[in-house]
Amino acid sequence: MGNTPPVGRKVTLSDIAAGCDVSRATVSLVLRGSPLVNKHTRARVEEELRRQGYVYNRAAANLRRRTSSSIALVLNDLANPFFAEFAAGVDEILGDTGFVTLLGSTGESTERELAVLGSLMEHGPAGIILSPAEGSDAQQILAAVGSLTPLLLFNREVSGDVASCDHWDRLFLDNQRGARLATEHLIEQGHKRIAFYGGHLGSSSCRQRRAGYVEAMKAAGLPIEQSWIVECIPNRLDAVAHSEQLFNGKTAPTAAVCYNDAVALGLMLGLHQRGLQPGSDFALTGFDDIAEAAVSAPPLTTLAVTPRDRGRQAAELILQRVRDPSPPPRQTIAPVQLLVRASSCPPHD
Amino acid sequence: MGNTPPVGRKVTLSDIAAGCDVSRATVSLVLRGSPLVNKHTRARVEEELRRQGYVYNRAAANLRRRTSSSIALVLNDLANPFFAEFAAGVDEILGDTGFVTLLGSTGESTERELAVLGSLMEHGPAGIILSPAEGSDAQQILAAVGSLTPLLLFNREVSGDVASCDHWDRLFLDNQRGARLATEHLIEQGHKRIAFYGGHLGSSSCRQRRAGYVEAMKAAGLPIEQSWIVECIPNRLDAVAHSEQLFNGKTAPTAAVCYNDAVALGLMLGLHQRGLQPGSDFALTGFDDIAEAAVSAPPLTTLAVTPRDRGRQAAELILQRVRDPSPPPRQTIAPVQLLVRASSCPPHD
DNA sequence: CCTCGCCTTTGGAACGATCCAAATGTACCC
DNA sequence: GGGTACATTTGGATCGTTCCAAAGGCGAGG
Repeated sequence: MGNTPPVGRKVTLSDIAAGCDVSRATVSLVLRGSPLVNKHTRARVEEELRRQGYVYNRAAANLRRRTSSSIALVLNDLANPFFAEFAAGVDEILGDTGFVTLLGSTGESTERELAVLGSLMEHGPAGIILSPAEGSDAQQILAAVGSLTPLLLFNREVSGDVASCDHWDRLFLDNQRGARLATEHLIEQGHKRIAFYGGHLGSSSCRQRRAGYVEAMKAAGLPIEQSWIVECIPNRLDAVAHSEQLFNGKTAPTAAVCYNDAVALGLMLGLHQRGLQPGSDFALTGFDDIAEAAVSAPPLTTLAVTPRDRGRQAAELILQRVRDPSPPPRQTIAPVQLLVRASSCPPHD
Repeated sequence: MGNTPPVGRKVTLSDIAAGCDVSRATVSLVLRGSPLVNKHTRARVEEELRRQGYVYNRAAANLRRRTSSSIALVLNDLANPFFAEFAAGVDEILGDTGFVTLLGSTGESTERELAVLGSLMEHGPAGIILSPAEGSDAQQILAAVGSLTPLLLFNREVSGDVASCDHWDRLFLDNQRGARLATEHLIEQGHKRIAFYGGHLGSSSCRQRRAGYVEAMKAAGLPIEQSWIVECIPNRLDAVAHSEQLFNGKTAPTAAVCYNDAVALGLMLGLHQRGLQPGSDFALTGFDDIAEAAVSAPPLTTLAVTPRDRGRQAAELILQRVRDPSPPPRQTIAPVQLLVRASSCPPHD
């Protein structure tokens, strides 16, 4: 009654074919649910599949069909909750669609980024979602991924963007509008001396957010002092370290629009060290709405970017592109939403 | 000079062979750096590889060699910073070793877990790192992954663990010792009425932490009231909702060992709502040392579990097993470290 | 000149699936 | 009985790589 499954080796379609006396082609048809096969035969084959514990070898199928069932997801900082949520969103949609996520995290290093992209390319992903490391170069990325695999650029622009990379899709946050909303909110609260704190020259999102801040200040006819624009690495530690720079100029600001939540939380600590109470002596806003923002002391006014939704959106965008490469490249700007909390108090004096 | 690369199709080893008049076998040898090939030939082939922009097709190679170059990473909650850090650690090591990470996140659903495992298995990973969803069943997981692919169980035990699953490796945190350390610390601070707050019956880590708490209380000769043991879903929201249960019994506790940081932060909010100041009216400890723990108000005493290191460790363990499946299965217990911060104050009255 | 060994290269059969054109069966009608 | 239409099944080539046994070239030694 039927031979036993092979030992120490994976069960293949040939084993099944041999096990129930049909050809490999027929088993293949059954596997793909073809209406061509007789239901009696189908039942026999399906029984045998169960009996031997067959698992489909998608790599072999993909080889023959010249298709791929994976999408590469390359992130500059997986450990950042923003990207973790994003990744969860991506994986959710890809999983539902039968794709598998090839993960690569670059730790914000451009060399590692190129290495990771090169390694992932060897697995022939159908598409790539890339949140580039700071300082990534378009030419090098193009050289690493080629022009046959669709790529979706998320969250950041890359430098040296040339005509040859214009076929990449893009998904960005509405950084400029977000920072403008935050700045306008502080202005409405009565602030006149507002700083822009944190972030890096190199990053396109920082430039965009700063532009939004400048836009709002200009629109309100408020001056910007040079000492109010402070750069730092966008993490808590460096934000603490640079916080005194805010007060080195002629006039001290009464509020700050921060590059992101991490920076804002760092600035809060720095303010404490100066004896200032954030949320009553000094107002500030963040960007991202990370989990901590709602529970910090005081809770942080910030811009919600719903990273999980962005992840889902990114997955859908790349899947559309994979299914039909013909339409012209698309740039998508995702909206952000201002969440007012206690940190953006009116001016103290 | 030489023919042009193919258009709209990937460059294959045959294209290279044709392009410089050698056999496919020779090109293959060059690709793998074999010492057999003449250095003159090698140079010619390498030039052609560059010229045509060849990318290695690892799937085809793996098919022929009956090997695999991927490891599946299946997590119950990627969005949780703990697992995000863990994933970053895993990917770091795997990337260095030439493996690629197949990501799957299950959102704490056992059905999705089985679906994800099934889908990943079709890509033939060399091994699997699994942090199971709550309520996962060993039998079902075994049925999904088979017994040929090594599996490393991380962080949680699975239910219905049977003899047939005893060949899985395991990597757990020292939950019991951690909770014991936290409890002992509160006892040293002078607390006598200490609660264990949050977590789920179903979860093995919760049982272990609770056991550590009970152990410390018993060792100190302190009684435990039934109302001091409160269950809730381990997130902030549910922790807020259940916080009044702590005070429904005959005697109110003065301190609580919380299942994890998220729960502790939720309890802080709940205490505020009752008019109690955490860190002066009531002491509490967390578990995990998530980023927020250091910046909450008050900063949270907790147990550092260094998830990124655990990720690296998990990757190394599964790689060892992949390289040599013969040694007996191993259970590894990773140490945790108590971080004392302001939340674990002495009793107020 | 033949043989031997050494270095290098090679054709063709795998790997596990899919595709395609062709074969088989079987029922029906003229 | 022969021809047609339809439903079902099948062998063999193929995807891009690796493996293997064997072949080719060449210089040295007999």
